[in-house]
Amino acid sequence: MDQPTTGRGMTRRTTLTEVAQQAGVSEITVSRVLRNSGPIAPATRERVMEAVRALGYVPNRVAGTLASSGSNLVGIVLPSLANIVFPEVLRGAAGPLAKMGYQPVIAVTEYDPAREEALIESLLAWRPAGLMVTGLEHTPRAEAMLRNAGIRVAELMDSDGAGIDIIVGFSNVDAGRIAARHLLSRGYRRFGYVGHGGGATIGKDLRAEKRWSGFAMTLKEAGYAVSDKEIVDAPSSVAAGRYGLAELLARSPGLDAVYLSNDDMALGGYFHCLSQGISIPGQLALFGHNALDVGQVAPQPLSTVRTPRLKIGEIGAKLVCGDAPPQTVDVGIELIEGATA
Amino acid sequence: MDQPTTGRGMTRRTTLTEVAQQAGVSEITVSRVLRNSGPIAPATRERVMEAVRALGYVPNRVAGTLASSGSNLVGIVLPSLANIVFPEVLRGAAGPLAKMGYQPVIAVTEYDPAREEALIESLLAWRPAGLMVTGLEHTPRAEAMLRNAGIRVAELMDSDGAGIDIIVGFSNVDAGRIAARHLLSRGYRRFGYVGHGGGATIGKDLRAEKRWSGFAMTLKEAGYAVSDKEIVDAPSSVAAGRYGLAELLARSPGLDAVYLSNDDMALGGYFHCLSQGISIPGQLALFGHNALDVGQVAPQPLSTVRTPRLKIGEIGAKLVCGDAPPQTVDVGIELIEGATA
DNA sequence: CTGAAAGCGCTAACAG
DNA sequence: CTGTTAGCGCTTTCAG
Repeated sequence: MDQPTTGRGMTRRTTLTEVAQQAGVSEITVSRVLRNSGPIAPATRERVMEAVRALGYVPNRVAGTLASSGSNLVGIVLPSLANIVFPEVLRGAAGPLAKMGYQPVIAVTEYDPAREEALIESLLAWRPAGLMVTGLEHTPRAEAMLRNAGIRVAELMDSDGAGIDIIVGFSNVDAGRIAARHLLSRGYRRFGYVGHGGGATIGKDLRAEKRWSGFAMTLKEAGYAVSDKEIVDAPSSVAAGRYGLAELLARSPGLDAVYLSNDDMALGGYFHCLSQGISIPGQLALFGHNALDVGQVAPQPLSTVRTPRLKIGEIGAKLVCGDAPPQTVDVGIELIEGATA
Repeated sequence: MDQPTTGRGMTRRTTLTEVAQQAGVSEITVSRVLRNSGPIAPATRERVMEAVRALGYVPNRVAGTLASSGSNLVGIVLPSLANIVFPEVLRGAAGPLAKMGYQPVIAVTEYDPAREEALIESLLAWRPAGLMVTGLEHTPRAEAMLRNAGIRVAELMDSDGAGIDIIVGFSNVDAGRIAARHLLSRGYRRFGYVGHGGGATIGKDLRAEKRWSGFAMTLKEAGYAVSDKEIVDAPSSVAAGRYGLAELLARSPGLDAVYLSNDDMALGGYFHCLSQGISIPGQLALFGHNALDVGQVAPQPLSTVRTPRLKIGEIGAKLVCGDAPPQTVDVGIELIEGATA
C-alpha cells in the first residue's frame, strides 16, 4: 500500500479562470454564459461552452453562493427514516425542488429536540434558501434560530398549534377524533390502544400523542374510555404492533376495538389476528393512521385515516422556495373505512 | 398584504468580523475558538463564546469551505425513495455521517441514468467530501466525473461488476441463484416470475434484472425454465405485486412457484393468495428479495434473501469519509427460508 | 455586448 | 497565545 489514497484531495478542480483563458474571454463572461445572465454574443457563448466541455469544468457553487449570497440548498429536517411516511414527504418535496433547481440537504433527529436544534444550526450554517422541519414543537433556541434565519421556514405534518412562517399539515388531534367517532358509530364499546414509545435512544412522537389525546377526548365526550393501553417501548414498526396487540389482548381479552398509533402498528396487529385466527372485525376491530399503501392492499384493507404525505412535501417545497405570504395549509385528512373496523 | 414577505432575504446574518469586534479580538481568534484549533487562552475563549451567544452567531460554512477547500457535505444518490430499501441505506449512512460531522445531500434519480448524470454534476458543484451512489452502472460522462472529482466515491448495493473506488454491496445475480436453488431443492418445477417495470417515467431497475438473470440461469443449468412471467409496468410496490401475481395466475394457473422481483412485490403476491384462499406454500410457493421487516412479521414469513441495507449505508459512509484504500466490500446475503416456499 | 475592480466571509500561512 | 496578510472561486457593481 504505497499509495493508499489515490491522490484524493490533491486534484485541484479546474476553475472559471482557466475556462476563461482557454476561451480567450474574461471570467465574468464565462460566468454570464453559464448562468444565462445578460446578453452574450452567440459566437462567444459557443467558444465558452466548448472550453467548458474540453476542460470538464464543473462550476463551484460554494464560491458562487458566497459571492452572490444565495444558495440553492434547502434543508429538510425529519424525525426518522424508519417509517416510510417521512421518506414519502421527502419524495413529495424532491420533485418540485429538483424542478426549481434546489437541492435537499437532509437531517434526521430521531425525535430528539436537542438533536433537532443542533441539526438546524448546522443546516443554517450552509445558508440554505429555505428550511423544512417536521412538527411545530422545537426548543426555544431552535425556534429563535428559525425565526432569525431570514429564510423561509416550513413546518410540516401538523397543524395543531402555532407556527413560524409556513405550516403544511393536518390536525393529528382530529385524526384521533375521527378514529374514535368511527369506532363509536360502529357500535364498539370496549376500547384498547396500542402505541409506540421511542425505545432506548429515541424521543417522543408528539404527533402520535396528539392523536391519542384526540381519541381519548372523543371517547370521554361520548361517555366512554379506553379500558387498557399498551405502549411498546420501541419505535413504531410492524413487529412492534404485532407484539403490542398480543400483549394487550393477553391482558385484556374482552376488548372489541383497538386503536393503534399508526398503520405500521396496525398492520402488525392485523398480522397477529390473522395468525391467531381472530376474526376481524367481528371479534376485534383495528384502526390505524396514515393509509399506507401496504395496508390498503392487505386482504382486508385497514380502517384508517388517509394523510397526504406526498402532497405535504410537495406544497411545503413549493412554498418554501416561493414568496407567498406566511400561511397555514391544512391539507386535510380522510376517513378510510377499510375492512378492519 | 402590504408586507407579503416578512423581510426575507433582507436580514444580513452576523459575521465573524462582528463577533470579533464585540469580543475585542481578531477574526482569526474567533475562528480558532470556534474550530477548537490551536491554543487559546481560556479567558479569550470565554469572551468569544459570550459574543457568539450574544449575537446568535451561526458560522457561515459556505465561506469556511471556500477558504479551506474542504466541505463536510457528502452526496448520496439514490434511485428511489418509494421503496423502503433506499431510505434504509440512507438511515444506515446518516448515523456515522452525523457522528463524523458530515451532512448528507441527497439526490433521487428515479432509476434514470441521464438524471443521475445531471444530479452527480450538481452535487459535485458543492465540492462534497465524498459521494455515495447506487449501483455500478453510470453514463460514461457520469463515470468520468466521478473518477475525476478527486473525492472518495462509494458505489452501493451491487457487487456484480467493476467499480470506481469503493464498492459496498452484494451479488444480485447470486440472490437470484439462491432463490432458484431453494425452490428447486424444495421440489418445485413449474416456475413463474413477477417483475416490475418502471411505469411511464421511471427507468430500469438493473439490480432486479441481475437477480432475474441469476434466477433464470440457475434454472436453466438444472434443466428447467420459467414457464411464464409477468412484468407489471409500474414501479415495484405491494399493489403491483398483488396485481402482477393475479395476472400471472389467471394466465398460467398451473404454476407451483413464483419468484417476485422483491419483497414489496412478494408481499403483494402473498396478500393475493390470502384473499383468494390459495394455500401457501402447498398450492403455490412465493419467493422474494430483501427480507423486509414487514414480510418477516407476516403470518407466514416470506421466503426471501436478506440484504443488509443498514450495514451497506453504514460501511459506505465510513469508507467514503475515511482514507482506506479502494476496495470492494461484499456484505453478503443470506437465505431466509421463511414459510412461503 | 464585454471587461476591470472589488469583495462575499472565512481560514492558511506566517509572523510576532 | 494572538494578529497580519492573502487569498479561496465566483459574482456584483460600474465602465466602457
